[in-house]
Amino acid sequence: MAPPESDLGTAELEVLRTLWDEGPATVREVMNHLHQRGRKVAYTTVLTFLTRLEQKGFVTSDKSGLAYVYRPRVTREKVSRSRLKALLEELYDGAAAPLVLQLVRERRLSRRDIAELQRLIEELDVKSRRGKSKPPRRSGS
Amino acid sequence: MAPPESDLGTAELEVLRTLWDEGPATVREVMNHLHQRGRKVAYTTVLTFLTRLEQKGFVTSDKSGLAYVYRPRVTREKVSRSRLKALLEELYDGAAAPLVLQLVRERRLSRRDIAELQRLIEELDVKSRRGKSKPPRRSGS
DNA sequence: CTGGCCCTACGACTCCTGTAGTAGGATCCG
DNA sequence: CGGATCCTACTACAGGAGTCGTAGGGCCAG
Repeated sequence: MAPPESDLGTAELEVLRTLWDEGPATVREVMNHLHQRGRKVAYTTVLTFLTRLEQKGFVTSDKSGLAYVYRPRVTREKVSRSRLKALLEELYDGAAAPLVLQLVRERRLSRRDIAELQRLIEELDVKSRRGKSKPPRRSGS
Repeated sequence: MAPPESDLGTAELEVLRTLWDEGPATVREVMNHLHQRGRKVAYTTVLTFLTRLEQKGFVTSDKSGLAYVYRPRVTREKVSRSRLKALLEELYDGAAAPLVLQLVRERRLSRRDIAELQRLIEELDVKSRRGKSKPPRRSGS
């Protein structure tokens, strides 16, 4: 029920990522995935991370075969959201604009991404123009 | 010279922020600013943070009067950049698109921000269309 | 059966971060 | 001058994160 709380360390996050990227897996499998990604880490370390992740509510485990199989309980987007929010809060009191501009300016986006972004903005623009009932908060100035 | 390395804790960052927001200050002044922002923290704690920040290269101090005056050695944008980059790396292997879209979708931007963004995109679009020599990297798929 | 190999439970250790107390020098007020 | 203040340097300590090692219980191949 109560999804996770607490925080994720970066190493823990790496582990969680292999579950997102590769699907449910056992400790050993996760370890192998990590090794393939160049991340050298001992079996028991992975076990520790998965255990902690479970305590924190980020993954569940179920023992179908010999070993426990772990799977994520949160989506990447969810984690992304909260990290992003924290970052915004930390640096700009929650204002999104500076980050967006920085991202768009400095990280090259593909043509496709730009197009997508344009569509999205178009949409927002229309909404903002229309629904005067709920003016956007947190402007960048 | 060698700008900072290591990392900033969130509490350290809060301290750094007061320097960005309020300008150079002494330990006591920083503490007062923090108190005003609702952040209760002891004088010596602030001192510790500033000392550590200096060791890590994020601020400099100079003793003009009675007390040392601390000032930032890095800009907010710089820190923002590296944090953002870390976040991107952690979650999406460096692809910016997912975050941008998420931000634009979920954090309401002001009309002004949207306009700004549009201008920026327009520009990028032109560049990308023109300079075929260096195609954008890291597309969102 | 029995030696290996895999699995989980615990415990342990180090480093970093957040938080603060204390000691001792420098200053200022009366 | 002498006490109240303020400042910096040290030291300290708890909790979290990152990393493992070891112990002890199954299970499968000889």
